[in-house]
This record gives sequence, C-alpha cells and structure tokens, in this order.
Amino acid sequence: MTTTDTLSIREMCDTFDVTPRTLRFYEAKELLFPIREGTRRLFTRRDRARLTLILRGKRFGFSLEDIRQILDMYDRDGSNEAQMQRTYELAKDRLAQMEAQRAELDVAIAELRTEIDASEHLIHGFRRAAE
Amino acid sequence: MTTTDTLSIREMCDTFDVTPRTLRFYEAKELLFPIREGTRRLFTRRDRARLTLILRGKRFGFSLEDIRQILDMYDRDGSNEAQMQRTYELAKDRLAQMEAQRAELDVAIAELRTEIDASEHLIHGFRRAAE
DNA sequence: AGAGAGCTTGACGTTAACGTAAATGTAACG
DNA sequence: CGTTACATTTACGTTAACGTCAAGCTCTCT
Repeated sequence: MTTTDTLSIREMCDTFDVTPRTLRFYEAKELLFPIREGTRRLFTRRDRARLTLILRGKRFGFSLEDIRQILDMYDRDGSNEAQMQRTYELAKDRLAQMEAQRAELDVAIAELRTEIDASEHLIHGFRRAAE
Repeated sequence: MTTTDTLSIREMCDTFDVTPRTLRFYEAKELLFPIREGTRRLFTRRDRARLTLILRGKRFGFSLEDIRQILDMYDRDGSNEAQMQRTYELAKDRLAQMEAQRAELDVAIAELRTEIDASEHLIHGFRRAAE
C-alpha cells in the first residue's frame, strides 16, 4: 500500500484546470512548495489544499499577494503567542477590508439594479398603461 | 447672460476628483470629446454627462472599453430599441456577476470570521473556564 | 523682460497574473 | 539508438488604466 500521494504537474493541471505556467508561477511567488524528484515537481496533499484555497481566493477577487498572506496565516507556528497576535491582527484587517468591499458592492448592485429597472421600462414600456 | 458652459481641465478635475492625465486619457480613448480653445481643452456639458456615466460605470466594474461601447450606443441612436436591448443585457450580465461575487464574498467573510474567533480563543484563552 | 502658473504633447514606467517562445533535458517506447 | 512526449529554466511579451517625467507653449503679473 505504498500510495505516492503526490501529483505530477500535468495531473495537477487536469485536476484544477490550470496551466503548468500558473503552477510554476505560484511556486515562484511562494504560494506552493512542490517537492522535487530530480528536476520534476511533485505536488503534495498540502499543495493541493493550498491551491484549492488559492483558487477560491481568486474567485473572491483577492490578489495573489493577499492570498499568500492569508495562507501563511494558516500555517504559522501556532505556539508563538506574539506571532499569533500578529496573525490575528492581519486577519482582522483583512476582514475589515472584505466587509468594506462588500458594502461597496452592495451599493453598486443597488445602483445598477435601479438603472436596469429604468431601462426595462424604456424598452418594454409601461404595460399597465397599455392594457 | 453669456454663460460659457464649458469647464477647463482643472475645473473638471476639481469637480469630478480625477487627474488631468485621466481626462486626457479618456479623450485619447474616445470617451470624451472636449473642444479646443487654441490648444486648451474645454469640456462641454456633454463631456460632463459622459464623465458622470464613465465614473458610474467604473464603480459598477465595467472596463473603459465596455463603457465606451455603451456610450457609443447611446450616441448613435438613443431611440434604437435593439441597441437599448443590448445595453440592458450587458447591465444584467454585470449584475449577475456582481451578485455572484457578493455571495462568494459572504462565504469568505464567514470563514475568515470563524478563523478569527478560533484565533481569539487561542490567544486569550477561554475566559469562562478560568473564572 | 523675466518669472511663474498652468496648459500642451510625447513617451517611457508601473502593477498583476500569467502567456508564449526558445533552448535544453530526460524518460520511456519500439 | 532515435523519436516522441513531457519536463525544465530563462526571459521577453501582454493588458488596463493610468503615473510620471521631460520639454516646450502662452498668459499674466510685476
């Protein structure tokens, strides 16, 4: 039962629907840390977990740098109190940013919805008046 | 009562809180069409109306190219039903995107909040157990 | 006339997140 | 052993939306 539990770059690409360039880029940016078998990369379970979080973060609209910091927060040395305090502050800042972003998004959505409603009237006319 | 009804580039910047570079850039991209008094730009009422729409569009997350196309459509023939329909579709797509993004943002915020709560416990200990 | 202030047109710089191409290596297959 | 199929590093290219000089008009005030 010697399961390797690592994926080649191609297997990673197929699994996550990304290009090799992307994986190498993420490694260069220290978001992933595949081990090497000679010159080839082998992506561990940890890399896969991180990539999942990276892609989710991207869907949220975060930059890779934001994501890197958040990921670091997850695997920092949990025993150092000062470190944890820092991590905690970072997370709180991040949360504040996210909530601000959400608030702006809410406003934009409301505005756009108003525009669309107006547009709808202009296009289709006021049905009630015609019937 | 000879009101000029045009603004200098500086007046525009002050009014809309943008830089001169931005206004010149928008002109180069054919989003604005200020008239010239010698070499200087004079922004008309129309330019102001367009800039208002441009800035709103940006808040909605449209690219300048998207915005240019939408403005052009209004220009060409504001009464053309087909073109209005197209604008309407564009706006609806954008709204859907924004709502999806907000939904994901909500999830991310909730997750991050959970992390922070856990972090808080680890840092400060469980007060209830200590008292 | 000289000094600013403010405008103009280039034109190169910047950031993010990869794309893409070139040159090279290496492992397996027939 | 030669070819095919991927892998690797290096490095320049790309897009968006401006920023940031540089160098030169042109008013106006003194």
